[in-house]
Amino acid sequence: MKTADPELMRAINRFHVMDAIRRFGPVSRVEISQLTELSSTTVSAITAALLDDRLIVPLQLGAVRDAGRGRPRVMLRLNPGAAHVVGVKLAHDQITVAVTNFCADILRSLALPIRIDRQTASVIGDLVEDGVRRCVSDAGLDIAQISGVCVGLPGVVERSAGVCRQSPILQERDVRFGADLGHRLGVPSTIDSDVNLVTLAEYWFGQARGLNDFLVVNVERSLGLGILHNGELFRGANGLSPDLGDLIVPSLNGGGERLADLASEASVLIEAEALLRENELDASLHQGRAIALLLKRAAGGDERCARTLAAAGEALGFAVASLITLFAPPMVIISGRAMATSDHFIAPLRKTVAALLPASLADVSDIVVREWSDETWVRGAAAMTLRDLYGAPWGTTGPASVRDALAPQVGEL
Amino acid sequence: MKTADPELMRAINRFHVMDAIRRFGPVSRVEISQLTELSSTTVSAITAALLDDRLIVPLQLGAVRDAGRGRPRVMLRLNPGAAHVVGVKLAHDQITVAVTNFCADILRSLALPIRIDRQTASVIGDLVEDGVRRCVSDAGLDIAQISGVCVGLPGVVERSAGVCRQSPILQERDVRFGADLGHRLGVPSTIDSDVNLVTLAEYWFGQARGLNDFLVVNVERSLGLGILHNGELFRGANGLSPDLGDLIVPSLNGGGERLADLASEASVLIEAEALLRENELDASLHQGRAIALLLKRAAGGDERCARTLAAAGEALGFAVASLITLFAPPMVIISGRAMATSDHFIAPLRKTVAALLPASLADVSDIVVREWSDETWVRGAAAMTLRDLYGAPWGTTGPASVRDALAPQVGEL
DNA sequence: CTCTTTTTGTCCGCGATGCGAATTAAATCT
DNA sequence: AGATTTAATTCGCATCGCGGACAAAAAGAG
Repeated sequence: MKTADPELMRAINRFHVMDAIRRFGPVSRVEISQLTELSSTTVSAITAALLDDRLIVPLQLGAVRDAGRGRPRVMLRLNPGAAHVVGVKLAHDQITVAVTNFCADILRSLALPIRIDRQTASVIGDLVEDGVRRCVSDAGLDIAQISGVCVGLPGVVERSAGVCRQSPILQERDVRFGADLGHRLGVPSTIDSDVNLVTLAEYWFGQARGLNDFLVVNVERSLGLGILHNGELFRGANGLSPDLGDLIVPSLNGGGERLADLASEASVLIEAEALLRENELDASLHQGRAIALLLKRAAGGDERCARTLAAAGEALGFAVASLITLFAPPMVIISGRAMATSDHFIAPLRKTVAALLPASLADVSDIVVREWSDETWVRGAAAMTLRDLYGAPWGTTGPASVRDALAPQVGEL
Repeated sequence: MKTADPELMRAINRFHVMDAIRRFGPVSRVEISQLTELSSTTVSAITAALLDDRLIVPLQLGAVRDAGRGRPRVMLRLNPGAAHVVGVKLAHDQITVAVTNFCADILRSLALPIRIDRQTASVIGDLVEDGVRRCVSDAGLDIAQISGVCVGLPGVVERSAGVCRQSPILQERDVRFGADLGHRLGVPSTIDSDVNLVTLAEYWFGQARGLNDFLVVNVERSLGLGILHNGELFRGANGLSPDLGDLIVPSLNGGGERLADLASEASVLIEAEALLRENELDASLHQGRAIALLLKRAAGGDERCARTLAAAGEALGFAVASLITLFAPPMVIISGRAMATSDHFIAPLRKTVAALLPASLADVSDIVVREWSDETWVRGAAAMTLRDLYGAPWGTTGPASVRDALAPQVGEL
């Protein structure tokens, strides 16, 4: 088990300082001292070390003149050039790659609209490797300048082991994608559930900033769940990220069904296909079009289309109610593409949640809807890697099994 | 936010040493050094302080002669008399009180078979106060010698605030039971979900000892859920303990229902009443008898009774499958009185879980059945208080909100 | 019985850390 | 130009964990 020594002490405090600088933009040492409750002496020492390592830089511009009298504060901020990382998002029909700097600003991104559905891991590995190399090169960087890569993909992912246990976009099970990509690129590479990435992005940059407990439910072709609990991404035992689609919820025909078969785009599409085929050309059924058409119909007053969406919303409402019961988060973020933002989907969801929650939890959770760009996702992937670079020493003081579960095990090179 | 200073360092290491001594019985300094990975110097210093504080004592008896040659090891163990704490368990038909020493050995226990169902909090407070005073006195102790009291009760409990949000045995909502009892007794008092207590007891003394992730599902009159995650009791945001009965699971008539209405003893009793009333005297329906009769009938081949139990088992199976999906624990402990251990209840539960789990999680969880005595419960309550006395400094290094959520806020006196 | 060997536990000095008080630095106000 | 105010650094101190030297306490060898 990791022992608590002065080194750990410093690591913890250094992380707090870094975190304060990252979160509160250009910030002076006094402010850091207040935010972290560290003495100004300690903050000075730590920032000096960080400046020495070029992880942070002083904001030269005296532009920020505060009305005060005394010696002006020296504002500090992350050094954008301190490191570069790559984020990758794998979706069934697209690979998105982005190169970011140390501030998680996207320098260059690349979208490969390729159906990788049910491809072999090795084929996908080829595509990702090429995409990363290309994107890094386009950003004017050399692959050797990249400090880390993080890949997000749907399914059950065991980040600590770098293994994707099962994913809708992979044929194989238990794919060691992290180490594989690490070998290919010669850069430490990790994988994580795609929703975890966007959850972290939401925590770092989004509207849940500073909110230490919230849930993210992502509705796309498959269903994802991200949990931020006590300011940390929640993972099951062994660092397993849960898959929301595997939850069992009541279905109309009695009994239960996998949520993925009731409330994902994929499941709605099957419903929709039957409904729409009666009147429309098959061409319109191609991919996302069908959802768009379904939404249009529902908006136009088509009862059956509205019912289809409502059923999906209600099914997800069951799951969200259960999750609120377990985690009592002040905020639940529902996200996805067109469907998730449709009121025909969200209104039944809200209604179901309200009906099912016990009185004691009735008002604890705000349910908000939000749509993300592809950039949000890859920015989350970058943030995940940066979080490692910052050196968050969490969980290192617990029993050995705890540490092993939390230690990010990057792909060796 | 709590800052990482030498004091915290020491607190962490002291906790590890205490934990090692508690877990591995009489143990020598060298062994502690190996277990904690602290240097022998540090272990010596810490144990010296602990000895000085009389929290631990050397095992005088040279009885334990190890075959080795050199200087014999001095075995250290917790000092049973270092402190005394009281555990209380509130159930709908009984109040159980126990006084334990610093090793969580029960010195004296007291069972008050009183129906406190739907009593006011103040009446229950009276009963608990009297019970605690009586039990402490019976143990030959003065109330001033008690270092802490922990009360376990079913329902939604916010331990950090000492508030019981809602409980089947309380009329009122948001009862500040912890502070109230603290005032009454003049002893720091906390409350927690009853299942959390038994979960901790299972972790400290039971068959899940050393298992850092497991679930406890308790089936009695109401349903409870305890989650041990990464070696710590899991609580929702704000330290809220979830209530399993509030989960929504599919019901036979389509749609969902609260699990408490499907799989608790209370719900089964309602079913059972209808079935049994046809043939039996009302007298036999009194309380737990009905369950016993139901089980006997089912064992005797009564199809309808067996169905009733199976339906309850299946409903709980749905919930357990969802929980395994979320937490992926290596072990799930099902417990309760007669019903929970009946194969007519457990077999359908297992079957349902097996049918619902995705392939990737099929074999991660052992489902075991276990029955606890009342002593197990109150021992857990004692352990919860002792854990505070040991001074586990967890979560004190996170952002302020984290610390506030985790800091056990004892009832002031 | 004495001396050696072996293992355990303690003492001393080192380096790292955080912190409080004093000090220096850099601006504005008078 | 000097006083005032605020920011940041420097210095001295206490605590901590650790490695190495040292003392303690037993068994085995002679």
